[in-house]
Amino acid sequence: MGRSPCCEKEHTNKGAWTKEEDERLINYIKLHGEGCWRSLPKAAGLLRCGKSCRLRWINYLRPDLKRGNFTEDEDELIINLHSLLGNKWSLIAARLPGRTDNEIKNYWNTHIKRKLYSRGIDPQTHRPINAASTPPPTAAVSPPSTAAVPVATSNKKINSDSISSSNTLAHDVITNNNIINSNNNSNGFHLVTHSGYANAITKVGTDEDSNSSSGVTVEESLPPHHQLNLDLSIGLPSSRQVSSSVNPENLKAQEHDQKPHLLYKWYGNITGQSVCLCYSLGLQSDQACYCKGMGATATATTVTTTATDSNLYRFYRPMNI
DNA sequence: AATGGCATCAACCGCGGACGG
DNA sequence: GCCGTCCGCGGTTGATGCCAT
Repeated sequence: MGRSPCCEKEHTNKGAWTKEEDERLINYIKLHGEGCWRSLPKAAGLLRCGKSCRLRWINYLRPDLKRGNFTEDEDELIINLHSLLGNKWSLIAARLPGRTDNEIKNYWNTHIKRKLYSRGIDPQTHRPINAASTPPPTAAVSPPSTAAVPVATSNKKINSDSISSSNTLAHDVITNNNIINSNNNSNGFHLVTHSGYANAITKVGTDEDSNSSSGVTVEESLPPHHQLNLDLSIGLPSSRQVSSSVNPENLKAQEHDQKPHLLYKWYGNITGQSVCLCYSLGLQSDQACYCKGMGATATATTVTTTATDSNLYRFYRPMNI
């Protein structure tokens, strides 16, 4: 591609980091903060390329990292998020405080894939493995390589353009999961999926709720744990911009507000642009999206905008993590 | 105890998007 | 609009540890 290398490879260390290198990096970032990765190694006296430093910091040295095993809740959350976002590890990691994209990616490939196969679920499509077309691996410990399992979703960033495309991840999620029109019974949000791991995001609706979902029979043949309702709807973003002011009073008020934008506060970043992905329950499709109503609310609450994708979840109901 | 196979995870690589000039 | 640079992401690799034989 003719692209210049990110660093002079002849004069940089590679491979495992030494304790001394770690200390140098930590000390430098403590003093100067993150950023400017290209110049950081030289400034910090490290014979590493900037990317390597960044990776080391983000994946290993950051003080807010949560070490240790993933909990069952985290497992289910990852599965849920993956079913919605695909291999967007950074987005998934953004919803798991203290976890890194690399860590989650590794964990997915080594543990969760296996777990899903054992449940009879295709980890890429999040649909039950059809024995006729996609036979499960002979041994649960050796799931097929990613190359062998076509990724059901594209790697394009999820933005309003991609959402509107018929080939997007979100679209796939919806179509693959046979989203139904939500009924009018409610107080929450739900998304009907085949996979049944919706409960990790938010368990909404009772058995009666799901049973009362009219006209859809996909889940009827599934075991009980596959019948959770999670109705996912997509709305175009509101044209309103989000203010940069923060009003603590309103933030506080939202804590008692059961509307889904509560979660946005939990997850922090929000933008006034791009796509909103709304769980809705008891709303018609054109009502399901809280975007329309969010403008006014957001004006009073919003914060700096960073990741354009982070508002994918801003209207989700709170979940127990 | 030695060895081979497998699992895990830190680190690397290449690419694409964002951004500024 | 074009180009160069930087940053971040996702896929892949390689080192290491564990376990069965």
